[in-house]
Amino acid sequence: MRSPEQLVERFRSEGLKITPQRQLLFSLLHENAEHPTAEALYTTASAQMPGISLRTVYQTLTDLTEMGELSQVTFDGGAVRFDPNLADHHHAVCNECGAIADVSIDHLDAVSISEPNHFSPSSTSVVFHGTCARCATPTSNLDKPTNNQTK
Amino acid sequence: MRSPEQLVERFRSEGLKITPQRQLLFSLLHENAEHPTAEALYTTASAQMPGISLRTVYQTLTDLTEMGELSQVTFDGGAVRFDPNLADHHHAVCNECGAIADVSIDHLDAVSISEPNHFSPSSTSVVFHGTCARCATPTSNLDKPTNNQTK
DNA sequence: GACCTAATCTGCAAATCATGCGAATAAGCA
DNA sequence: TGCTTATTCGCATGATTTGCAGATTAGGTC
Repeated sequence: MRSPEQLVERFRSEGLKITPQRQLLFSLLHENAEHPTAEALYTTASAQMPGISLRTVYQTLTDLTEMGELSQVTFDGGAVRFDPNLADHHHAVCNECGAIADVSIDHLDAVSISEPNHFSPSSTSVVFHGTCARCATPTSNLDKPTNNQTK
Repeated sequence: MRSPEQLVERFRSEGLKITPQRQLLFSLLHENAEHPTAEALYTTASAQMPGISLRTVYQTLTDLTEMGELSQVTFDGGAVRFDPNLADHHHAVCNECGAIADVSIDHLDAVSISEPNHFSPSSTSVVFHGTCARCATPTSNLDKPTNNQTK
């Protein structure tokens, strides 16, 4: 998604108001690569702005999604996660710690549906499951993140 | 998953009981390519066995999943769907009617994560979004299935 | 700076999906 | 037939998300 400043511009130009709640969420989301859930953002936001409502977090996330500034992703049936990365990309989910990383893929255009089933794909999404660099390195177990996996 | 007969064998050999509820669900799931939700199976099962409990449907689906006879898939944050297809395959989701088709993929081994991020993938899943053959054919609109999309 | 109005925020109720638990029931065996 | 234990069932509960209505506030106007 765009920078907080640009989002302020966009909201203003669309007649939407700039509230402290929105500004906080803009900054929490900007360049956030953690794919947070609404709940997680609410927790972080509450630390900086006690009293902010979970409802407002959901509302703002929905608004940004409808504006195309965020995308929603879910893995394995857990809670919806929000992704401010608008570039064409895919995801790698660590089975150990649940971390989700954005990845770019080479040769995706090579894959094709093998059966003659006449399905016309407009988009393709790829999810890798495996072990992230951090969890694969025994020596760094000390500062390994806790398991954030949902379900 | 295996045939109902084979599942009966397996359950018996593991000391599990063969109940009418289980047998019904075995047959409803066998070679079922619709990726039904627990709710959908419950509706179908109820027609043939009034009084069956939704709880039992969930329980049996969970059991079969733990035995490796079913896999669970979710798309776009909807309810969990159950897939009796144990072969290596991927999915194509129709944006129009919500239908989910199993697809085989060629050249999947060609795709690779482009960044040097040291993620070690153990499995890769691909989901195509697009238009299914049925929805792409205007002449067959009359018998087009209704939109089953969850969310 | 005061005022106005619509947008926004908040808290709570409610919908959806899924699981835990205890009592009632029934499968499988002696 | 009777026993043992797995299973079923129904309800309560939990997790996530949305709807609603009243209170609040941003942002423009005078």
